[in-house]
Amino acid sequence: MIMTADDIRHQGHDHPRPRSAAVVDDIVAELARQGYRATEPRRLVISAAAAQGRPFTAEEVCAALPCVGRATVFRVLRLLVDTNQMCRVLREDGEMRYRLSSAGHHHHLLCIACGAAVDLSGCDVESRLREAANAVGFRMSGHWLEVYGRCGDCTPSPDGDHQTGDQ
Amino acid sequence: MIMTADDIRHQGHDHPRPRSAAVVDDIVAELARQGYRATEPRRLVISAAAAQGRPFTAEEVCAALPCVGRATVFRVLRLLVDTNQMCRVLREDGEMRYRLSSAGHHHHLLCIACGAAVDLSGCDVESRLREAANAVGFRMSGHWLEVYGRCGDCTPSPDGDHQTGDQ
DNA sequence: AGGTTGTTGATACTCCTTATCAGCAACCCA
DNA sequence: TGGGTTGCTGATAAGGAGTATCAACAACCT
Repeated sequence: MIMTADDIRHQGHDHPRPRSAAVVDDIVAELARQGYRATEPRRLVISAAAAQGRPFTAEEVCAALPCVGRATVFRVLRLLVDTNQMCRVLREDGEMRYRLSSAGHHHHLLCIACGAAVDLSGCDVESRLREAANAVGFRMSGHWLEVYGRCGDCTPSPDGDHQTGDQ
Repeated sequence: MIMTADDIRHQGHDHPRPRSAAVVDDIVAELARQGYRATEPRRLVISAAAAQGRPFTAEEVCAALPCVGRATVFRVLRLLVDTNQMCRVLREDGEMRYRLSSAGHHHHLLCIACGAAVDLSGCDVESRLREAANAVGFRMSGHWLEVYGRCGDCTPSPDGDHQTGDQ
């Protein structure tokens, strides 16, 4: 599922620079701006992440990049999370995955069938939560939200009735 | 923080049955109704959980109940989660904790200072999330939400201004 | 080009949770 | 109320995920 570094490099045959290369460069540039060196292992991990269409585990990156040390994979992933260029995604079964996304505050819609993810940013649950928190004497400072469901491709029938709200 | 089994037993001096005993019995009865035996280790773990005012870790239960095997503590906690008599709580730092609560669907308000938790059930973010999901072709089936903040006791000044949104 | 120093990789390690399995005890039934 | 069946327990080992260590390396500045 995850492409190897070579796959990623070679997929740019017809274009001088594959789409993901620009993403990788942007992220590397941002890291450089923050004082972090642009090393090959970092490029590789970021490339692997950018090639992913859905949230992935550190283990998958390790498997896809045998040339990169295990510890380094974890280090790079954490670095990206810490610099707000990647976010962690909690699957319904409790497994933690990663996803590249430099956008500001947002949430994720996760397909429980195929694992696809979609960013959900135009959702103002925040103010509502803040009110509810105030009502019980809390001063809200943050929240964690994941939404689970089935994406269009994984919904049995477009307008049938046997896929209505299970759970 | 967690009381030992003996503490729990002895706190009922003035009352024939301490408050938590009823809770324990209710849970044990529900387990029995579902075909699970009412064993002593289970009672002990449930008692320890009921004595907790805030979400706790499996480790804390293990420490409080040295007479109960480690594996059994995890087994009972998982059993209670599976039978919907306890829920898992995700702290902001990623640590997973447990909390007794047989209520239906609800969320948690967690104090980032003292760790206290409050159930948040009168909050209709659900319909809003469902709409947002539909907008991108998703059919929502569930969600995970934790709200973080400071409880009344941990808010520096009631209406001052140096406790505003840190984070 | 060359030195400084942030990074890497292999390994061992920690932490949390689960699998194993013989022995025990809760429950059912007579 | 005793006795058998079988679910449950506890000690231990094993598993998976992530981190600490540290010598060698290489990215960057000058």
